[in-house]
Amino acid sequence: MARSSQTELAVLGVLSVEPMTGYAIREAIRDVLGHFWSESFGQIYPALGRLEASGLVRREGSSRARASAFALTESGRLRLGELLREPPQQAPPRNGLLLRLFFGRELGVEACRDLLRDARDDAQRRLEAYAAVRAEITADDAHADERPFWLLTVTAGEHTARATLEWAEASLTALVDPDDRNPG
Amino acid sequence: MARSSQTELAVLGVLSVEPMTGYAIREAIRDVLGHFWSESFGQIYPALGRLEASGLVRREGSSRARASAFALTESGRLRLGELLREPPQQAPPRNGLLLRLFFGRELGVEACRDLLRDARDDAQRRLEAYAAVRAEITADDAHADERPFWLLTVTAGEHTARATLEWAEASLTALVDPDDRNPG
DNA sequence: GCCCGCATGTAACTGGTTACATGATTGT
DNA sequence: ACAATCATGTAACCAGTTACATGCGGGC
Repeated sequence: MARSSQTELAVLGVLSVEPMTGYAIREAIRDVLGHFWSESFGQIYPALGRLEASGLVRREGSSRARASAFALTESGRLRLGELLREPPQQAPPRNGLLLRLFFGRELGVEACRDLLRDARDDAQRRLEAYAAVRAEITADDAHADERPFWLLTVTAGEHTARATLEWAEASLTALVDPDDRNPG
Repeated sequence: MARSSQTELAVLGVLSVEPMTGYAIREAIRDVLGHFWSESFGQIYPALGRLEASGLVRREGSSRARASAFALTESGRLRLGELLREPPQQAPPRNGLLLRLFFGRELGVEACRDLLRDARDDAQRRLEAYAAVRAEITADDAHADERPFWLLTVTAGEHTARATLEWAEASLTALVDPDDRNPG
């Protein structure tokens, strides 16, 4: 019972919104939680199997739909509460961009500026994506009571994207190559 | 030759600053790159073995020192340049905090506010840590030519920490519980 | 009749952490 | 002498991705 899996938390979580198939779970995670979470099929199906075996979810043989959706049981909802209350464990940081910039002397100033430009454009694109997601959530009346929480995560993304954008722009201004005598 | 390992990039990188033992490499990664990178012994030593076998680093039997330091060879420096030029692959996002907040309806408003307070305090502490690192780098005259790149990574950390801080504070103001009738 | 998208699953592999085992050096 | 720290490594395990295998249902 004690084995706390992040994947099971995510799966139980999306099923708490509404019952769906494993395939739909993966789509929901990709499209809705995609800014801060990811799961692959190879994780989801075994997780669903374990959850069903321990009675936390059950199959609903829906009559008209092609396949059977999974639904949260009562004990599943309790278990979800338990998992949500566990302190969020953050993965050890691994930022490939900063790693490369840190060794910028070896990489050369121009290549660093390329990396910064990519990061800037990426942050810009992310900001636009967040605006779209925000509009979608605001328009979705079916989940009005979940809206403030969903928007919380979008706002978080916007803040960090904007921070990255500003950092990249400031760094592009600061990091000028006086005279390219670096290797490469 | 093609197997591109992030660990080998990190190891070659720190050895490009100065030769050191495997133990010191781990300390350098923890203390200096800690804000954006991490490696464990279980990765570092095998990586050093592979790097030595392929002639990218060599042992320097230093006379007075207790143990032999590893130093970058010429081909090692070339390989480092190659790896640095590979596009930084970012790991799929997995933010346990946002995952929990997203399911905030199940978790309850008060628990969400606790999470936000923790995030705020954490960001605050990180900002203070960055200030210390910044001072240390600025004072370190031995690596003056690497300073602008190292500061770049510190500035990145400061920007995101400040963004998180502001997001958490704004969210604490926005997310008020009108009347706690949520489960838990 | 055929292809595409839905749907479920498994097997192999990779990258990484943790814990353990061991010993040398140094300071007290 | 003894403890703490430096130093090197290995074995077991875990989480997660990728690629593969399979089949059903609907639209063209």
